[in-house]
Amino acid sequence: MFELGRNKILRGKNEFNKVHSKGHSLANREMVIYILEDENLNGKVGFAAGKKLGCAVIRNRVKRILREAYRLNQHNIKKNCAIILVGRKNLVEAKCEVAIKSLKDICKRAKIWID
RNA sequence: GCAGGUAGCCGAGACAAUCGCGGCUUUUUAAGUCGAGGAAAGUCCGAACUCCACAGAGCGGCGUACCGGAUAACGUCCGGCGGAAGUAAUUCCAGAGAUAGUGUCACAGAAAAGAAAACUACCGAAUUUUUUCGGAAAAGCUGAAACGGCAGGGUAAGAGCCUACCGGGCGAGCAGUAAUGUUCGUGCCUGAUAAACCUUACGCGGAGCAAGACUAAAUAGGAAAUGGUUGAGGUUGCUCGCUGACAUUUCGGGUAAGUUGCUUGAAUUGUGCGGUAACGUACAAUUUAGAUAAAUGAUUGUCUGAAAAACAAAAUUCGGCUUAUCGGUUGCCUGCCGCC
RNA sequence: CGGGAUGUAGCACAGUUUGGUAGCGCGCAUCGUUCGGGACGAUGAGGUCGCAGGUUCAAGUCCUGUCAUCCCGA
Repeated sequence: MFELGRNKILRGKNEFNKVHSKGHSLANREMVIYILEDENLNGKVGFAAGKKLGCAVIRNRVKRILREAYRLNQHNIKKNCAIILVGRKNLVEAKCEVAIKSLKDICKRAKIWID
């Protein structure tokens, strides 16, 4: 249903750097998204939070909120590409609803959203 | 009751539902069970462990520094001594050596460590408008600091020159394991700075889990040049000693994955005994996260509350230190006030 | 896990070695010059020397702790 196992998450420096450097990016107030269409990495996700957001507790919280937002909406997102979600400052004190709304918005702009 | 000191304790606030994550077990795709901290932080010390000669010599370098003890070890802890703050409980202190030597002490001041005390003032003698020689270190603006302080005697004027008291040094006795305290004697001995160099005593080999071990894959244990058993490279900065065949650069590429190390440990809790205490010891019980883009979250409801709200996330493991920090709470102690 | 550096006026930097006066440039303010502005000249303001404690007669400088920022190696 809404499971998000380990095999769906980007693993290793290689995969991560590939998406980060070769993919194209979009951003709004809450997050940045990197998208790359690659046969080997289809449907995989990564979550990140920059050092500027704060200490480890805050960064972990941002990543968890991103993860939760993606988990609940994973069936509405196209599976032919790899994604990295990076949290921004507005997400530090936000609730989950805000993250979900933001994710929906940014995916529609990237044209990977399925209704 | 108020004010203060000190030693601790507890908490992703609790419960429930739905969706979801990491490990382990059983079974096969579900179920059960466990799943962050007092600082997990900073990386400031000390160890374990691993590799380099299970680790050596000398110089250099670094660290520690009242005394005694605890400990695997420590720069930590406990007790004592000395000093400082406070009415007190109590707290704080790099707290060895300035008589081994070298350096520094701005400005001001006669003089800043050399006693030559050059200057003013003082005393004596000679010469007499004044100057010279000698004595003495008591007075002198200054300065952070002025060559023991202060009083009396003494003297031409003065001086530990002599005496009493205070201060300091040295020696002896007594108390104490010791630091130290105290009494007596001697007698004035010559600032400050070792968080300046330094001296003395003691300690320290280097690198770190990305240490290290194993498996597999890669056209590929590739090519060229230089150095090399007359010793490359490694071993700490250097010299020795040890080891003993590759090292460096360039060109053109590839891999960068998995397993292990990885959690049973100087472990935690309780009770008894020894010790002023740190701590030690005996017995019993308990196994308490092991991830690798990195697991604890989201939503809803109920309750406590003024408000779910502080600092904050394990990464090889322990013992400390330091720093951040909200709310609640307990024991003991001190001072003041009131009542019995 | 290990190593190194920086913090001084609004900005960019000296001064720290060897302790006694905190300074240069740009910028700012006032005045002069010009019909006016710029440039130029003169004068002036502006500093808890990242923070806390200690040593010293005296600390930007020496020592200890701490905070922040940046860099490097495996």
